[in-house]
Amino acid sequence: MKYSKQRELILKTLQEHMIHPTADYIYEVLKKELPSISLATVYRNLNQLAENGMIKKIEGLNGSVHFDHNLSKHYHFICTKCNKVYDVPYDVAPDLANKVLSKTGLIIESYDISFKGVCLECHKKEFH
Amino acid sequence: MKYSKQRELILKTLQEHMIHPTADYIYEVLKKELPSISLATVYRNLNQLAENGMIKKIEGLNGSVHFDHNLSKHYHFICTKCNKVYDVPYDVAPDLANKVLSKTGLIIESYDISFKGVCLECHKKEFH
DNA sequence: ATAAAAGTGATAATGATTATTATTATTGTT
DNA sequence: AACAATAATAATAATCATTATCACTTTTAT
Repeated sequence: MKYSKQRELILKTLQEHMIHPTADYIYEVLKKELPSISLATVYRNLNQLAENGMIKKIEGLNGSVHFDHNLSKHYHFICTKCNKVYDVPYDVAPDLANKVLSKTGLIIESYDISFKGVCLECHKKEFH
Repeated sequence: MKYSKQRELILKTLQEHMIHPTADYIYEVLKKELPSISLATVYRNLNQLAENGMIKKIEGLNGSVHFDHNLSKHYHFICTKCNKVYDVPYDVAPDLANKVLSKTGLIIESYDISFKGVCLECHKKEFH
């Protein structure tokens, strides 16, 4: 994988946004810093970074695809009002791969939990 | 919700296939029984049944959408070779909504766990 | 039997993602 | 520093699953 300024900026943008952005969101942010960047470049690099294990692809609402730069074990909370994705600590459900193995015999390669609800921010907004 | 033969057949087909089929899969199966059925009708009814809480929408690999007629609490295992979806019993991780509430304060409306790996059937095939 | 409401089939439209391609940037080697 | 080679880019066309549209049909209650 050869260096490129675009990829560096894409990764930096992903790291700076806590909400687990989509490709399009990153594109909209980066356009201000590098107006010549192409949406295809954002998609290409995010997929490449994910294939190389440097970031993770996560599923949002309605089949939307979000990205996560945090490689440590954790889960996700998706707000059904604003679609933002937040982290949920791993210890709410530790060691699930082994539990599934012992209960079903299935060998788990990976898994994710996506919790859904209304985030604190959106919850506040409901009362003005 | 008014009765329709199409909807009845769609639900029946979903119930008869353990693999948690996609809209397109159900369409391909039903075409044999009711050749005049339209793919749009399959999509329309599956979404409607899901909105009315009679079935559930679940996320497969690569953003594909599958459906589940089983409303009881359970999780899913998605085979990364054949894309079939299997059930995983609830007791591998019970009471997660409360655990998340007590650890984070977030109120969970729903959640799903999708485990990924190679299913037994595909695992066997690897050795002919 | 009838009229309102909901459903259907066919197909066009949508929208997110991917493929294509001519051009440009990076890298290791002389 | 100049040189291939190789990978990456920008722009845009293509793809594909899903949804919207609409003229027509079926269901349902009266």
